[in-house]
Parts: sequence; C-alpha cells; structure tokens
Amino acid sequence: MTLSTAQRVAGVLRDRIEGGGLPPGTRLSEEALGRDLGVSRNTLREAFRLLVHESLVVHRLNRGVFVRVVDPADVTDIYRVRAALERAGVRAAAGAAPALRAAVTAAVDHAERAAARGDWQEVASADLRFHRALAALSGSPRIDAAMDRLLAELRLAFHAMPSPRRFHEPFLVRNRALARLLEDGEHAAAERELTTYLDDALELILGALREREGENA
Amino acid sequence: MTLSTAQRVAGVLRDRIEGGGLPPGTRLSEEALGRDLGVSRNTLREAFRLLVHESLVVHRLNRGVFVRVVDPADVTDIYRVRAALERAGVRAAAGAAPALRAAVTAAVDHAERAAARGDWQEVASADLRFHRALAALSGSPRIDAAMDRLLAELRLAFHAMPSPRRFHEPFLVRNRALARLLEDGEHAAAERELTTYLDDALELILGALREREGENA
DNA sequence: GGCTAAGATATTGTTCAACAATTCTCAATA
DNA sequence: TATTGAGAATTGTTGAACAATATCTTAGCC
Repeated sequence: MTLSTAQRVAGVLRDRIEGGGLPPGTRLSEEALGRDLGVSRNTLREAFRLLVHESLVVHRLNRGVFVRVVDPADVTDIYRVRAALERAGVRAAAGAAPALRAAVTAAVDHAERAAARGDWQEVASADLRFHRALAALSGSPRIDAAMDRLLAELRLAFHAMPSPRRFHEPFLVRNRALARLLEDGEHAAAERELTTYLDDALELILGALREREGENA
Repeated sequence: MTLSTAQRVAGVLRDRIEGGGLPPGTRLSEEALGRDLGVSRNTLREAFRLLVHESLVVHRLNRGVFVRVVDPADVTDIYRVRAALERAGVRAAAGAAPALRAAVTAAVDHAERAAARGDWQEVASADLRFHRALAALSGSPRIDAAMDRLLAELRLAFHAMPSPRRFHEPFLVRNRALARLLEDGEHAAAERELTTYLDDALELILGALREREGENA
C-alpha cells in the first residue's frame, strides 16, 4: 500500500463529489461518513484536509466541511487566473519542449475524434486537457498544479451545465485554430485569440449559471 | 477564541520557520514538538496540514514532515509563476481599481523611506509588498492567495542570502521606474521592463545560492 | 399567531492511550 | 565494503472521552 488511508478516503470522496453523488453545498458529517467508509474521525479529518487543499470542499470552524459551492464570482475569478496561466504558456510556446507542444495538438485531435463519434463527455475531458496543455507550455510544475486545481474547481461548476455538447461544440474549431496559430509561430495572434476565447467561454458559463439560478428561484 | 488550536500552533511554527529557528530540511518530530508546544499529536498533525498547504513544509508518508528546502529549480519555477501573475496584473492595470493602483505606488514610497533610514529588512518586506501589489492589480482573490504562497516560499530561499542590501538596493530605482510607467499608462513598456526585471532578480538569487552551495561543499 | 430566550441536543474540536505499519539504526556477517 | 536482519524509533490509525460551539426545541411572552 503506497497510499495512506486518508489518501484513499479522500479519493473516494473526490469521486463522489465529481460524480455528482455529493452535490455542492452538502455537509460532510464526520460521524456518518466515518461509519460509512469504515474509518475513524481522525483519519476522516485528515482526508478532509487533503480535499480542502484541492478546494473541492470548504472547512468552516466548528461547523464542519461542505462540498464547495462555485458561484458566478468564483467562475469569473477562475477564468482570470486561467487567462494569466494559459497566456503565459502561449508566450513560452516558442521555446517549449517539443513534447509539450505535441500535447497541445494531441488534445485537439482527441477532442475532434470524440466529437465525431458523439462522445461529448470525452470532448469535455479533452477540452480541459487542451487548456492544461496550453498552460503546461511554460514548463512549470507549479503552474501545472495550479491548473489542475482550477480545472477541478471548474468541473464543480459544470455540474450545473445542461448540455456538454452545446457548450463544447463551438469551441472545437477554435481549439484547432488556436493550435494551428501556435504551430505556425503566430504567438501574438494566438495570445489575442486566447483572450477572446476565454472571455466568450466565461460568458457562456455565466449565462448557463444564471439560467439555472432562475429555475431554482 | 476565534482561532483553532491547530491554527495557533501552525502560527508558532510558521514564525519559527520564517525566523530561521527551524532551518530548511529540519524534521519536525511529532512527539518532541507536541511535548514542546503542549498539544496532542493529532492537533499537531492538523497544524502540519495547514503548513503543507502554505508549502512551508513537506509531508513524506511514514517519514514525517520537514521544513521545505527551496532549491535553485524551485526558485526558477517560482519566478516563472510570478512572471505570469505579475504580468497579468500589469496588463490589468488600466482597468484596475484606484485603491489597487495606489497600493503599488505606496509600496515603492515605503521602500524608499526604509532605505533612506537604512532599514534593509523593511526594504525587503516593502519590495515583496510591491510585487504583491502588482499581481493584485488583476483584482483576483485566487491570484492574491497564490502570490502570498509564492512569496512565503521565496522567503525561505532568502535565508540563504547574505546581504539584503546588496540584493534590494539596485531594485529600488527600478521599482520606482516601473511604478511610474504604470501611472503614465505605458503598459507595454511596463510589461517589458517587468520581464527583464524578474529575469535579473532571478539571476542574482541563483548566483547567491550557488555561492552558498560552494561554501558548504 | 409570531417572536424571543433559555435549555436540550447534536456536532465539531481536542486530547489521550494504545496498537499497527513503516522506516531507521547499527551491529553481525559474508 | 556491502548486505542483512533484529530491535528501536517514528509515523499511521483507531476508539473513546470530554470540551467548546452550533443548532434545534420549546416554553414564555407580547
């Protein structure tokens, strides 16, 4: 066993949260969960800390931990950071390792193949990989880790999205265009396109969140 | 008491680490520290998690927690991320809230006053505040938090620096120049200057680390 | 009826003691 | 010198207990 119990428990909870089994806002009771998963409260608390670090849950003193609720302000902020990190990647594209540049194109290829066979879940996943690959062009472990955390947070917000197809389809062609600009060394143009790209995506998500907000009111 | 015991303990350890009382590489024994601070092992472990989150310590399974050792590769990476975040701030300067822009100038003023009276410790602190203020121009809570973590990590590396004056003095005038470019709306020039600025600072630190490396060999 | 306040209940925060699992130490051996 | 293996030391995990805090209930009041 190379993973601690707390790490395994955190893994189970992570899956349940990302799978929708534990919707945003749910309170994670120490006693109930500990009994359910067969671990002590102390170990469960260590698992909670790990998830707090991934910002999948929030911890409120004397009140417990809750599945993170990602509101429109959070989404806006996440896109601000993404813009900073992905732009840095695009800027570094010229001097990036060939393997890192290849990963960008590979992600776009993958997304297009998934779209061709109508697997929109996989398209969504490949799209996230594409953006992570953009940021990874910087060759920075800390930027990679930051992107992973940001995209995990964003996945929580995507739970509120109705149709993955409606959201991802328009961006397939833009991903390809962006990848081509990078291959051709058009860095300034790529940076400009990336900026408007992210702005448009943000607007789409905010629109969907507002709709869902309306439903629940 | 609005702070948990674990948070207070983490605070004590943070001070000891940043104050140099616990040098990089030191192993933090649960039994010894718990006895010293008068808290149980479980509480101490929660405090450790908080410090791991701040990346002041690292946790190795079954081996314990150690004060973080920041090596040249880390410093280089930290500067990569800083460049991404501070450049994003500079880019957002035009539309930033007046209070955020004022904070940049205020930090430069503060540093110059501290230098005038020879308080180089305070100059160092004001310099960090200046760079945090640059990143904060984005108006993003996540970028602010990320910068705080990065600068905390960097402070660990500064322990190896011989003279704060030798390192910070040359940058006083460049800080002022950068702030002025921002005030005058010269954003492109500011971004260029920031890039070379950070490259130069990185070289200086790496040089100092290499020197110290030589001493210990 | 609705509101406030006091008390009862449930949950988290912290400690302790014990044992299991893993790593480290170091002497004996080839 | 390198290796191995037993013993020591340390971390990982558990369960129970009590304290501190939050939440719920209910009695009393307007």
